[in-house]
Amino acid sequence: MQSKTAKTASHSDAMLLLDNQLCFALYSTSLAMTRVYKPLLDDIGLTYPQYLAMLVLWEKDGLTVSALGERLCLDSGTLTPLLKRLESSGLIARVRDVEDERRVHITLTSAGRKLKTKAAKIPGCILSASQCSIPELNALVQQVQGLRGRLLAA
Amino acid sequence: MQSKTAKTASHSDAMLLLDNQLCFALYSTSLAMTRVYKPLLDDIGLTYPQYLAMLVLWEKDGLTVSALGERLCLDSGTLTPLLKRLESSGLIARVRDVEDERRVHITLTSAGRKLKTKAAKIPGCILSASQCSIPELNALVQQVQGLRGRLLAA
DNA sequence: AATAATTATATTGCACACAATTAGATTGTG
DNA sequence: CACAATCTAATTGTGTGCAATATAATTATT
Repeated sequence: MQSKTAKTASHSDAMLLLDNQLCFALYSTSLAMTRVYKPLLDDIGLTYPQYLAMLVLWEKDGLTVSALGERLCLDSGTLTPLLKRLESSGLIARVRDVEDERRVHITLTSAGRKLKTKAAKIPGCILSASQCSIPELNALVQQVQGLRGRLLAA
Repeated sequence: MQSKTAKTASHSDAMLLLDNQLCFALYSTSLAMTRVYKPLLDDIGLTYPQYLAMLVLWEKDGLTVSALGERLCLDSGTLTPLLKRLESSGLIARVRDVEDERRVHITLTSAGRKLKTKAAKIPGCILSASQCSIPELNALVQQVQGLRGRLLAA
């Protein structure tokens, strides 16, 4: 029979087991997801975070860097070099706001808009790799987004 | 009424919406999680991936770099510099296998073992930040781990 | 209008991730 | 025993993340 302190210790041990960690489940699954995307994105010349930025721009063009950052939960230190690479790839243009010269608007070039067509097949590939039903997938997205909201509030 | 092609296009559009993407839910939530860990880990002098490596070593000491990498789903290009930093922090030692000199075993120093006590309070802080019940959390871990398994198989 | 405070982006430095390559060690085969 | 194939880490180079700082522009205050 365990003592009270031994029980406490083993409880604490269980909390520290890697495979009990939600953080690691999310972290390793996100990395695994990126690896599945890699060959698909190589085909259209994007990295995974660049793809996310393009998703946002395909929804709404002309956003400022900070608006894009808010959408992606990323700051300018991450976005500025990423956007410069997208610019030198010819997919976007970075234009200063004439009203407020501190702002930089990101606009798609025609090549950037065209890329959406090529990207359209990607979600289907990912869905098939994930072996999830659509309802399962939607439920999981909801749960994970809910968690994200609570973590951002904390 | 929409034409068939318009229907197809809007379906494809929906698939490309950022907030419908499981990948982005995982990605942004994992980053949000890391941000919650940051102040807690700063207190004990670890980065988040270093913490994950320590979790593994607290479970089983003396693993090789490749065994650690398999556990964490990370390769030597990531782990070698990370482990060198843990070594210079005095938490681990890197020792060549005498049987097979290609292998490097990672062993905890006494400072590394002691750190587990300090780390023991972290999971509780994360749990409270995530505002999840234990059963909810376990269910989510299971689902995300299941997804990871299917993605790694793909 | 001059100055202070605020805001938006850029820059710098550090620490991952990961592909590709290299180097050294071991194993398998003839 | 030779020697190719394999295995294990380390190295190198590119691209994020993110904190801290810098720079420049706008707004608020006097």
